[in-house]
Amino acid sequence: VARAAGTSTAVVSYVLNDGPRPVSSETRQKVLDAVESTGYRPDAIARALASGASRTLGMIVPDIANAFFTDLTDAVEEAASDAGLLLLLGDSDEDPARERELAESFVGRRVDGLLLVSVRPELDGRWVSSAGVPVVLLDRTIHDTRIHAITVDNHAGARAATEHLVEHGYSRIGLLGGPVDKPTAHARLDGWSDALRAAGREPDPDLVAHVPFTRHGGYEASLSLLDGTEPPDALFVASEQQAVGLLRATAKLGLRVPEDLALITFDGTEISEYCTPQLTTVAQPIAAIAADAIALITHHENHGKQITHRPELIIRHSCGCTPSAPHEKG
Amino acid sequence: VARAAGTSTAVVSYVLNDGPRPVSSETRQKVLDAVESTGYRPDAIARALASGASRTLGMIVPDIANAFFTDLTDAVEEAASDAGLLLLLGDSDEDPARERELAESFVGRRVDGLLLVSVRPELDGRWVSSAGVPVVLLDRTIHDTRIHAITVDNHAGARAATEHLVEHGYSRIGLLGGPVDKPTAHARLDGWSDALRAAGREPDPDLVAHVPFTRHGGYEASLSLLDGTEPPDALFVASEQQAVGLLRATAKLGLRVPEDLALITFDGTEISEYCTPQLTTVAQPIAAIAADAIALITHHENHGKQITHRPELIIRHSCGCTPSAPHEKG
DNA sequence: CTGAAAGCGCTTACAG
DNA sequence: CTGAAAGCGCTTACAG
Repeated sequence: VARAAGTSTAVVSYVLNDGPRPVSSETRQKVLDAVESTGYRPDAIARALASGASRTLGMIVPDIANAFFTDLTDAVEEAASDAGLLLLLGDSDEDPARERELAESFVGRRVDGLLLVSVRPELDGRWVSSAGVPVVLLDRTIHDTRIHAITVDNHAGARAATEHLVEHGYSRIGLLGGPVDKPTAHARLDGWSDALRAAGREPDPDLVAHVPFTRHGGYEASLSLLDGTEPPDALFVASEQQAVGLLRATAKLGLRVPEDLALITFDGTEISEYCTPQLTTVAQPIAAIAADAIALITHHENHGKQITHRPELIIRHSCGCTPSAPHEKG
Repeated sequence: VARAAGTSTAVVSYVLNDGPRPVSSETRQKVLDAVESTGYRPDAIARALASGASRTLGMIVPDIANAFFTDLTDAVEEAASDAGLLLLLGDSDEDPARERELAESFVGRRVDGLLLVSVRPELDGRWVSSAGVPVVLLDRTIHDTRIHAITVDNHAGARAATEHLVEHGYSRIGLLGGPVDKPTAHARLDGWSDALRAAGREPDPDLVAHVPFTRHGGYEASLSLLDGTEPPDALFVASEQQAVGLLRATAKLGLRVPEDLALITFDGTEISEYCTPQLTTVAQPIAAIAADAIALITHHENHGKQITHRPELIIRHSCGCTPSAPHEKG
């Protein structure tokens, strides 16, 4: 390659990488010129094989079409790119077997790190350690000292949302929740019920539904939740995907939000700002999560770190607040 | 590695790849057992270096947060995965320089193909041919026999949408368009104006806006479009991102859709079904586009192929149709 | 049908 | 500061 243009291959490597050894500025210039004139493009594959680092990360999400994961992927891609890393993306489609398959492929491709929004109830620790790459769990926690985990305090977020609904004075505050086997869904359920109990009320099982984190899930759940004789007058909705489905259902049923049904949702993606009414939501600090993930991998800490971010309640109108008179019902 | 467990490295390679040479079933079994017991994981990097094929594709989109590109990425990832290929994802963020940078990185990583939703006005043919990988342009056309291009007939789609609005009897049919320097935006603009002219009307420049394909863009454009003394009574909206922004604007202005303002949009992503009212839209055949892209790459045609898909007008309510009485205004 | 060996294009100790 | 050489873990002609 560019070797024909001056010196040894080692020197070329040194200047291209600001290598482990110094190079005289004269030789360096000769090499640079040669690189320029030959149109040399380093082969990242060969470099990865020789150096052991592929400068590539693998990320696996359960559903890239879910706006929260889209935004998270976007943020991770950007943070990775700032660190000079490329992103291999996989969608497990909520399937643990597919997730494992993707993870194996990524490890086989010698990724420098694995970012996992896992759909497994628990990760196989043996697998992880044998993988030999740093893995950071996103949106999940884990009890394993070799694995990093970054989460948001789902319980606190759900609780804050529900408390806000309580302050508004709604009497029948329901939950449109996610699949209970998902840790995030479970924590949000607990946050909802704890807020209710703290207010001296007993959570009403007739007012809760557990459905997938999809628009369709939210739509179906809303139809059944709102069809009863004693429907909720407020709902904590565990994700924005579901909230969009809920809005479709209320429109179909001719219910007004927030007058007939108030709601607060979770995630803080852009759609919450564009819905009508604009959604009060518990926003996740997506950029911070992505930045932490990349930092954990590039600084390769030995011990698994647990990072928990605090979500932020963003007040808009779906809860019953108005711009002029926050906290007033209707 | 697994070589310590029986025979030569060549044979191992042959059985793992159903290699170029046959292996006796006895030896094959021995190898398989050894692989099993040693927990051997093939190194895809070394394989890529030796074989010249990385089994990886690179995809670059201008904005992964745009639902159309999210869905396209999702579909491509799935099709790639079915073909045993992994996907490297990059977001150019509408920046040509960034796009080039990503493309260089991907080529350096020896991808087996490059899927490009390019933001460059025209691709540098010299670069493409020197890249030495098949590239398929998505959502763009090009006059270059070495490059594949898959598009949708944007002109026909826009025209069909506008004609439908004409049939409804709207008198002031405007356009909420995309950036005119984008080929897709331009074709949709032409489709809109051609439909109008075919109906014997002159497109009214006061009724058109050109803004980015974002929710915010749609929102801002709507505010100015609808604020005049003679606002449009119908709008062809060039993307669903913009349509979502428009809906926010009409809600803010107290306008009813479709009674005060009818609309038809473009893309056919899920959100169009969940908006209120449900959006009549020109749907792009995303799965077919993705399948074609992967097929073009895996079958490595020598000559650049141009594939144009026909979009489909999906009638819902935002145009003024009702389930019971299609084509009736209001 | 199988083994021994060269080679993919880099990086990195090892000598000088 | 620089060169010659080994090695990363595979695949693939080349002999047998």
